[in-house]
Amino acid sequence: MSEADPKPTRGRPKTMNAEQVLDVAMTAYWQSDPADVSVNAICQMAGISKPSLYREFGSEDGLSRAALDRYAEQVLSEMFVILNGGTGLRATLDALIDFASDDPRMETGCLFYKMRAGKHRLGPDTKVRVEEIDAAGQAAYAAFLQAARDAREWPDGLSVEAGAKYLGEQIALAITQRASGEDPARIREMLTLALSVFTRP
Amino acid sequence: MSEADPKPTRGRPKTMNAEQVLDVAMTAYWQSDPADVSVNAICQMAGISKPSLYREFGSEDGLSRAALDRYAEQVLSEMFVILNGGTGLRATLDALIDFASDDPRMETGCLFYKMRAGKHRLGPDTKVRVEEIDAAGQAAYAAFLQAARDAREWPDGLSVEAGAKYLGEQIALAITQRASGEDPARIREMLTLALSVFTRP
DNA sequence: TGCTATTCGTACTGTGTGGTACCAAAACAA
DNA sequence: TTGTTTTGGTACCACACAGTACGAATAGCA
Repeated sequence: MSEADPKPTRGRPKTMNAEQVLDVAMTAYWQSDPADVSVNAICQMAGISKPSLYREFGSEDGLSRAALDRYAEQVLSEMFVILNGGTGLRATLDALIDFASDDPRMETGCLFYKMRAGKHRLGPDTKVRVEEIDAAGQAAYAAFLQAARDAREWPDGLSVEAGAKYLGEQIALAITQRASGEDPARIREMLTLALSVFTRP
Repeated sequence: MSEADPKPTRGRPKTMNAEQVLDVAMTAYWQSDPADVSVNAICQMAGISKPSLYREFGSEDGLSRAALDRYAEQVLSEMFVILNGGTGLRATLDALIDFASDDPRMETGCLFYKMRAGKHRLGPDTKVRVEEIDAAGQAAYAAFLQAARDAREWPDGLSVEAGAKYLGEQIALAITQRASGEDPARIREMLTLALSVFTRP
């Protein structure tokens, strides 16, 4: 939160609710695809004019970056909670599988993964934010696996970094398949198979 | 080849080489992304006018469909050859891992997977073709796994269909990661890990 | 020399995009 | 009342896109 609007004492009172606009944008980007949602469409959905949106967010890049920030706070944080739960290897993996395969919030996929998949189409600020979140995710997966290794729950033979990357990509794959309408039971079956490498000799 | 041009005996001789244009289009779609290559750009790269291209392919959909057909013949066929090699479970899986992780042709990814990932942006004909190829791939993976099961090389506990889907998605994931510049050694490591579920008790 | 058939490319259409110039509306301060 | 400040939205800009109308060019046939 670097933005601090001191609420000007003069001037025409603003009718636009930035939070609500951001919510509309985030939802639209999320439910369809960031590349398929235009600024015009968002203005129409939010019931505001284009100059109003540009006054608030500066550019399309600013808007999508703000939407991604909001998504990270509201949704992605849940995944970090699961990873930092400290409930042991098997329980945490199961929780991740549940989240990716059956959580209704992931029914139309994950905004972050959608943005990452179309990274080259993003504006510079949003792109940077995507890379930051990606790195944070990697680190969280790595910390989780390192803890499991420390607790002797996970055998050697694979580096923590490689395991973290593998785990992250399998989760991403599962959630991306949710977005394409795949049967959740099938997704769960495949993700369970993919992650079984962590819990077998 | 349903197109049979009887080579008209009259009229201005055509200077456009359809094969070469198709090659330019296929390469452009492949190296970058079908959604990021415009008809204008292809015309410029191929050194022809837009009406010439539309006379030959009818529409953007026709062009991308033709490019995908060409790609299936020239590149994708290689994967079917590997799958039908009949060299046993382990050897075939290793060949698939080699192809996905290190074959220079997959250095910028796979046109089919790129089209499949952005299916909703394709024209109807191209979309249908993508779905056909997807189904054919599924069937080939399934036949391969069924053969392995018949030869007692692969234990029960997972349906052939689920295994085929899993195998196909892991290959797709690996090749997609190639396109995003991931280290081939890392990709090989992860793909090997993912496919180890087929060769371990 | 026409006449017909086919391909050529210039120049256009209409639509959608991200982004903005500009002025009216609405508040407080003088 | 008269400025000043801020927000509002209409109407525009330039650009890129897919697709096309149309006349010039080039061939064989009469």
